Amino acid sequence: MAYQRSPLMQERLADNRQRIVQSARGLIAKGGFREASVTSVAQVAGLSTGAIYRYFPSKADLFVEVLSDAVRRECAILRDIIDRPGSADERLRAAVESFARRALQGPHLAYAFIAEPADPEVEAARILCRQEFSEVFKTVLRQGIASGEFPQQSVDVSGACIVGAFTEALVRPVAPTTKRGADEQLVPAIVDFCARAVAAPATSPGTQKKRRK
Amino acid sequence: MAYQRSPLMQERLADNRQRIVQSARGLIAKGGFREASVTSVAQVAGLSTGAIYRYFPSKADLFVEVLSDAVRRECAILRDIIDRPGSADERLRAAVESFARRALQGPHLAYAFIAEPADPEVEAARILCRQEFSEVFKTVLRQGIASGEFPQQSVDVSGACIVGAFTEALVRPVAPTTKRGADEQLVPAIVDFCARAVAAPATSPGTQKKRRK
DNA sequence: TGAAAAAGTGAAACCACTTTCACAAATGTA
DNA sequence: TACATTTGTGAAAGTGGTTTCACTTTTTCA
Repeated sequence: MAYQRSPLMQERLADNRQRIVQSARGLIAKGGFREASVTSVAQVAGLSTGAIYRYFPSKADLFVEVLSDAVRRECAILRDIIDRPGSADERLRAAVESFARRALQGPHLAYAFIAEPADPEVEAARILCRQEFSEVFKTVLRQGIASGEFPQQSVDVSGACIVGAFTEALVRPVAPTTKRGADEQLVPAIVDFCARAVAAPATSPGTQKKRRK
Repeated sequence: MAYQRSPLMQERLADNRQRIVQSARGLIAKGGFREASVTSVAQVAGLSTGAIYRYFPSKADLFVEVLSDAVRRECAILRDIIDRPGSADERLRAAVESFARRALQGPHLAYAFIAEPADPEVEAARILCRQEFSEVFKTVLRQGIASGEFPQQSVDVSGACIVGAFTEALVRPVAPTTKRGADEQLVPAIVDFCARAVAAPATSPGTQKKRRK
């Protein structure tokens, strides 16, 4: 009697599941978690509300999957950039730029994934994602510091600051009318900011007391 | 017949209003907007739920007031620091440090005010607050650039990045167990990061192509 | 003091959503 | 085809909050 799903059926189910995740991601990208009600997700995915609960035990679980799915992909891209040859500075710049450019295409999405608060359950997942995420940046930082290219600094803080810096710089323009042209200078400006922040030889030139390590 | 409120009554009403705002702020500080339901606010303020609606037409309006109230105060402090004599670097550092220290005492509050999304109405108010806010940082940046102390850069982007950088660096430790000791190094590390980011003489020393303005 | 107005109350209406469930449709086995 | 089992449906129940409102209490003013 053992019930056996035909390969076709299996595929269709997997397809539905994926379409649900995609729909959720799309809606989040459009208007944050607020926009992504279960009903809307179902509608976009072409299923009934109830069907969602055959694939995910709860809305939170769905969101967690959407989140970790996106982060996994993003991390892979970044890790790839980081692992290429070149100076730490170059690689950091490339990573920041790549991240920023993609975030700029879906600022709501980036915001939701990085900053927008949600159920404790989702929040917990995000903490893990962030760690995984900032770890990538910390890797270059460590390498740069080890090679003497970057000055001594807290990689934890710098990693967080980098993420924060471009999140803020990218996400804020969402609210007012995002001017097309502005983007052109925006990304390089952010990249420069981050590069200076981690790579500057010491603190300020003039009045500041010198730091030593 | 014109009804006239006695001074005593007037004072009591003003007092209630203020207590409502305070209660809301306190609850937000404790657990973000999530925690600050109208019922809770009323309870903490020692009033009935309905009474709140005599002082504020809606929850959103209350939040807007809480927000702008806090930002006004914070901006005043920062503007004060910025206006003191000294190098741009020194003043920027002082401002960032001051902000960071206060934010660290109520990270949830800082987070809610800077990042946590809310009703469109509140969100709109936040945009105004942010502008007012980043304006302060931009002032020092402009001064520093004018005097040649800082390199040429987009003050808009740098301003946003500074706010973002320390928001992220400060807010993230909220979720995991915030270690007491960590704070000691945290603030200087953030200050250094920001100072390097805006004050570094140019981009990186080695491999990077030179920028010209 | 008494009448009119305002302030305060809290239970209930309301709202926007998530989640469930009795049922219908489709799929697999014989 | 008949029957078990799984998948899909959407109306309805449940949830957690905001907002309203008939009412009580307090304040103002004659």
